[in-house]
Amino acid sequence: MARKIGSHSDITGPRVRAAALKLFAAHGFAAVSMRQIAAEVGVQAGALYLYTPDKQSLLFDLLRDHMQEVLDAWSAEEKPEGPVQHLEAFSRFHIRFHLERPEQVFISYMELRNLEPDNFKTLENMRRQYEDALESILKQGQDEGVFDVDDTKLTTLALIAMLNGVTSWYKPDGRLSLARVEAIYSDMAGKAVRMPRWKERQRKLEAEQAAAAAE
Amino acid sequence: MARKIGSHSDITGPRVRAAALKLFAAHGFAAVSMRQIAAEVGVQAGALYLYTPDKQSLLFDLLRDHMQEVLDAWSAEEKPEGPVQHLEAFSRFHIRFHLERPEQVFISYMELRNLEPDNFKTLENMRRQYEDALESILKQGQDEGVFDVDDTKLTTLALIAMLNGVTSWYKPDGRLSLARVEAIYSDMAGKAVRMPRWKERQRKLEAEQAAAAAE
DNA sequence: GGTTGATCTGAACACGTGTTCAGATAGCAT
DNA sequence: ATGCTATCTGAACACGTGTTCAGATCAACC
Repeated sequence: MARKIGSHSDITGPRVRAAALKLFAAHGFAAVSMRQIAAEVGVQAGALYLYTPDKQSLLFDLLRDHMQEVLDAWSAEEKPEGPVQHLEAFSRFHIRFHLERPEQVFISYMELRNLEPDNFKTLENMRRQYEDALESILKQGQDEGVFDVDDTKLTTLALIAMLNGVTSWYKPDGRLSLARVEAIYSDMAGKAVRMPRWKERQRKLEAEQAAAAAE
Repeated sequence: MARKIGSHSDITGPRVRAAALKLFAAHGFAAVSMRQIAAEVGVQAGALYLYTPDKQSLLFDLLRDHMQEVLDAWSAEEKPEGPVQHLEAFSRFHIRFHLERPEQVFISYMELRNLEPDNFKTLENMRRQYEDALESILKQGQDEGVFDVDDTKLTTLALIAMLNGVTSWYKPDGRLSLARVEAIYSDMAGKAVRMPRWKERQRKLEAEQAAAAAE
């Protein structure tokens, strides 16, 4: 026996990627063999090399495609006016997008170290792009005095870590709905960075006093 | 050649664990071979089996010992009165403790899936104990009306994810000191859950109105 | 309906895996 | 100095690894 009935690269190709994603997410890149992936597809190991030059590329393509999807999706998202609303939109987008792709998210920061140096750098740059999107929101809010952020870079990483955490416990049929989780997390993120009202009032008061003293 | 000069189990034993920790953290459990660990120690692979029954136990011992250390350390910590201060103490403890053991922390949630089912359950229970310590703080604050938390379990996980995130970028000789990071993170954690003052006032007002209506 | 090219098998390659063990040597007690 | 035991080597075992490739078979086009 050789070629299988109904075989077509348009079908097998995506199935190879899907099997790799599933198995990498479940057991880790290093722990999964090409023969396991092939078995998941229903094919012999040699056939995989029609769809990828090697195992490393299989991982890299998954990670790169995912990051590109994230960046594109956030670009396409509508951005409301004002840093507070902007941050909420980001948080909600992040939660929603990531919960819809739990496996991609998982391998995206679990398997980074299994990338060869060049591939790693590529991914690192894409990730920084995404972080910059959030940091620019924080910076704007800081400038406008509506956010009370000590260090925008650090806060960016802290918020993303918190939002990412959701993927490690969320179950679609669990106790909480996606909408509820979205609301809770975006609320927490907002509160973590928002300028407290008493600080805002104090800032205004000091500004008025300074103006009065200048007269 | 057989036994090496200066060889002693009190010396080699810890060196085996240290080498395993270092290599597992750097490349992942599945990607590290017993021969690599042996080479790091300066010994042949067979000698490792004087110090561990197998590779799996090497990983499990590292993870279990670390979790036990965390639990013991938090037990020994002084707990200030009041949920707000209690939460701050927890946040600061967590940051400090985890930044002092970056490799242990890393493998502790990177390599969990490489544990055999029984070992996994043991670790899961220890981890839940730690999460419960934080959740009980949140619950108390909720009862006293000083925290505005939608769901204590979910918030617990979100906070721990945020605090854990610090280990992925912190460098001891970096831009920010440990004390500063501790302060920023504990501040963020506090703000993320604290009851806003206007809400607190409104709650009081409503309580007074209800009391007045009852007369 | 025959031909061509895409698709897959099955075997092979060279090497790496965790683990075991007989034998060799060092440290230590007598 | 001798004997005992803790410690390590080096080779072996059975199997798994990523990858290659000649040959077989199917899908599709003329």
